[in-house]
Amino acid sequence: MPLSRSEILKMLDGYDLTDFQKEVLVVTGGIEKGKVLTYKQVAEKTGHGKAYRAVGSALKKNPLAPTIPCHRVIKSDGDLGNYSGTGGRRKKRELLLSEGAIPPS
DNA sequence: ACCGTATCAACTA
DNA sequence: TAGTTGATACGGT
Repeated sequence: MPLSRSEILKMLDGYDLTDFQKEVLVVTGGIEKGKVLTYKQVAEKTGHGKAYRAVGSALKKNPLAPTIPCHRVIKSDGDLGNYSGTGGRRKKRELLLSEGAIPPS
């Protein structure tokens, strides 16, 4: 079990984030190890469904980069999308490969 | 493969 | 309040 909703909210507490942002971060933090969700899937989980764009913006604003596994969120096409964390896309791919979330090319 | 449109939330003026 | 942008998605050409 990755991170509970209350834990995420607790960490987000103190930052200037909107409800939507919190929702996205909570869902992202709830992704189990070795799993990957698409931006659309996350949007669906937040309840907005079609806000896949806003989901990306929320993850970018994520102040808890290493704490929240934002690297487990990829595009629907199977591409990695982008990553604001350290190392950028390269690091993201490395992490996903390490977890076996994505098959090696 | 490339381009345009759809859709939603946040940001800035 | 209106216009622009962004870690996308989907369909048409």
